Amino acid sequence: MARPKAFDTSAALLQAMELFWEQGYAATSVDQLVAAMGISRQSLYDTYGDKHALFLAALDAYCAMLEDAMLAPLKQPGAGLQALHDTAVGVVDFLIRYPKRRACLMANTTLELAPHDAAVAAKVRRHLANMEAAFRLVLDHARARGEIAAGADPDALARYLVGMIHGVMVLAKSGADRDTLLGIVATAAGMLQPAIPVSVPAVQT
Amino acid sequence: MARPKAFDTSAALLQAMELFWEQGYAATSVDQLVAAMGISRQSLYDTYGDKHALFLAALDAYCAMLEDAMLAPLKQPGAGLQALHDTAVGVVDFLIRYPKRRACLMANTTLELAPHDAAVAAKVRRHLANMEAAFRLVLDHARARGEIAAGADPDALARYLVGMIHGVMVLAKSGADRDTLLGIVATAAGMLQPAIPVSVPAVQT
DNA sequence: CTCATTCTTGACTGATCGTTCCGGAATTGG
DNA sequence: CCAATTCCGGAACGATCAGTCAAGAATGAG
Repeated sequence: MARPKAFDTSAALLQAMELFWEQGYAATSVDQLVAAMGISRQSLYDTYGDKHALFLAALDAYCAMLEDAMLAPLKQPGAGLQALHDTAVGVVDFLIRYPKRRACLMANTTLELAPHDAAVAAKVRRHLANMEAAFRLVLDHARARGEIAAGADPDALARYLVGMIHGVMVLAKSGADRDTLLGIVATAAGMLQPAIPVSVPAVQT
Repeated sequence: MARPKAFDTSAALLQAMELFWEQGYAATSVDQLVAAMGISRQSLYDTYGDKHALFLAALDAYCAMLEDAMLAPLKQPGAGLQALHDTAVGVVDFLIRYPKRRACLMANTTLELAPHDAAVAAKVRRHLANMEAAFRLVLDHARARGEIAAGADPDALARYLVGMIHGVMVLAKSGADRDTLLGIVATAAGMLQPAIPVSVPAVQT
């Protein structure tokens, strides 16, 4: 054998992910990536291929992160409407964490590259299907438990929630504040509980 | 005086708008713009300034187009829930018209440039406020007419609809089909009429 | 006609882009 | 030690970018 890699390839990939997340694909140069990842230009090409392959790897890393932080709690057997609500509030807080709004790498990528890049589009569709499945699962639990109407359609509601969350992301990137985003989430959540007119937990000033 | 401009500056601007719409700002080169607008390189710089100024003008042209085609019907005195529904269906059909999904120029711009470009961000915010105001107006009418609950909050519902429509745009760009988008719209519309469980007009196959 | 203005074509600048190649230092297993 | 492999800095590639400049043809007002 010979000299092993001296840097953490997955840690460097996370740095690349952050940069793509903040700036987008086209606006991020290899020079910036090299600086942010803390490796040499040569190592980048040796390890990840080229810029496009690195971006695809960064997308995978991002999806894995979302899977653990956002979707996994929804897939637990005990998850119900409360877990869904916690996730929504968590997403809002996640979106407004940085003053320079980054929204979601997958959503950004959808608008920037999906129509022109088949490999990216495939990853985007897989991610959306995964998110929709997680929502459907928790909605099934909620319905079995009587938290939502027995006549509700988990398939339609899951797709509706996927749409809703992406709308919130766009508005977050436009600069909307936490109360505005939480208000939208609360209004959307009213869809799931037709009995209660509009449950607004944290919007009043 | 002397020789007047030989091309229609607003028609050429629309061609630039189409190109920015389809490709985004960074991915569109001045060479492509010159070819699509049918004018010379020199005329472009003489007439519009530079690429960034041309883009801002294209954004204005797009907002004006949306104002006429989408928001104006909502602002008419007779507009109510039916007008809102027609607008939503019109937006969906608008989004899926081209196989290469272009979504909405303002939404695309929000994700690509808003956090890094103050002039663009200002236009985006003004556009969002305008859209929200149009929704609020029609919701006021609908409430006065008894089409939605008297206890409903038009402010919150208007913001909710703005979020919803942007979510639909993102999903449209990811490749979602017409039935999926109409299903989301129908589910979201159910929020406005709590009496009717879920009104699905055109989703059945 | 005269002159000011706009038109088109084409070449050019300086910068940046992604990518490749080189040379030498460092670090591992055999 | 030796051979293999990875590291780094830096130079260089061809391509593309936004923007500028120059020169000649066209057009319209006075």
